[in-house]
Amino acid sequence: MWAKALSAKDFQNHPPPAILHAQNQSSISCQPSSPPPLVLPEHKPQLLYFHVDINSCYASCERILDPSLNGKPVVVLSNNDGCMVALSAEAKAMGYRLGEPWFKVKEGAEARGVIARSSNYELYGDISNRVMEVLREYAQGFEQYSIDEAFLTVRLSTRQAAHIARCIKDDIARRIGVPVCVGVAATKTLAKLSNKTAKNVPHLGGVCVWNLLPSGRRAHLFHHLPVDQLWGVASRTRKKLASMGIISIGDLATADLSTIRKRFSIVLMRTVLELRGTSCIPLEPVRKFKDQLIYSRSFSYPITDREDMAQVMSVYAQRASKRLVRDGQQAKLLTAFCATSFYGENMVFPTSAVRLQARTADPAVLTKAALTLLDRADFDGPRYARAGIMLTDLAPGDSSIAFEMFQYSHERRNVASLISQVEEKCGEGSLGLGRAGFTRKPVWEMKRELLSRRGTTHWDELVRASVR
DNA sequence: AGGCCTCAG
DNA sequence: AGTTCTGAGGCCT
Repeated sequence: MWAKALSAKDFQNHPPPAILHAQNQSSISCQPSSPPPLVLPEHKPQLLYFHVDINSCYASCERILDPSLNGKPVVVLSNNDGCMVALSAEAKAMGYRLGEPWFKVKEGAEARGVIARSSNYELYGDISNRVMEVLREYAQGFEQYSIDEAFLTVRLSTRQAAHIARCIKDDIARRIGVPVCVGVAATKTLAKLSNKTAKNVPHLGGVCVWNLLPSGRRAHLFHHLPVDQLWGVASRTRKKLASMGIISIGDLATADLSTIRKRFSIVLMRTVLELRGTSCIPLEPVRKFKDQLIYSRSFSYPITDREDMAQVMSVYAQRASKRLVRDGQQAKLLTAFCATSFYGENMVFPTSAVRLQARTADPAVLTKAALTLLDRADFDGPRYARAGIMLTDLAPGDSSIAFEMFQYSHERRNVASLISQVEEKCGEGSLGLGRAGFTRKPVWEMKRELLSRRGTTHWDELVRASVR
């Protein structure tokens, strides 16, 4: 679709004269026409959004530790080695798709030289943190949007912005070792679109400043790209829009605002405004506390046995507890659930919600609550494929505070922190309460057969390099 | 307020 | 036979 939307020659022309540039800008943004500026528009400082994202993030991280993967098709698998969640450019070029189940393509892919890795979130998280640290150096406003994406705001002319964007890209490559693309525009939506353009048009060298694209190219993109290429527009909205004759991004940009508001939502209306150059999706402030916490996993083998499920619940509850403690939060409501395969005939999905006596992060209390699922689930027939624990009604809380009105006795004795101290000395999972205190890895634990090492965060998993 | 839908990465 | 996980936000009731 990008190939269709743009050919390389579209970008080989010189930018049009400034006056044409300015005219086109106003036709896109639908702003009232203002008197001609004294400076060329591209030299005038304005608030600009930068969108930076790591190219094929997980695959690029794997390459840091194992440079022999450079130039080869690399795919990274989801938890349980289920789907492909990241593909290197080479793997994409071979026609593999994000989200495809690995078992379907495994055989053929391996025969064609594709290299697969289980997802190593500890590695990706660490690399991500390092990248974000560098990005902050360049930003006035900053928002980490996901593990591999960030928005920056800077007050610059577009000419200066183009220079800074290149510096960012080079700096990240030099200091961290992963490739990034940068999109720059007056709104987040357009910055994201610019980033995508930077990724899909090699000629741009990984950097795209929306307002420095030749105006004809912008119009060309708007006209040829379908709406679901936009941030915030997916298949449902695409279909509904199509029924109204709105197919391309350009169609949406010129659609009637009040109709969009009425038939869709305020969200899509914002998208339309942002396409016209009016920024209305601000940088999100850093969210200190989450509203809910879910710990959910698929099993490597289906569970049919009550005692096995009891073990799963114990382990999951204690992992969820650990996250709560880490985030300095406590929960009031725990919902435990399990489910048979989503793809089977008659899916069953038993749940059990427990309102706790008081907010807590205590592993013993949460484990006991999670085990109530056993009374709700049928263990005569169903083959459970996954289970999880949802903690809601969260609030900040410190389990070491001693003068709460109500406290569980474990909390006074600080079981959670004791466990984490032991684990720090003896390793993750070395100590668990009740059924979570197994000595051998349980058989249902998710599959991660192709895991790389945690080479940047664990001393005993460091990578060796020989320098000649 | 809580369930459902949509979306994102 | 086997197909991710987590979180947010709007809309509706």
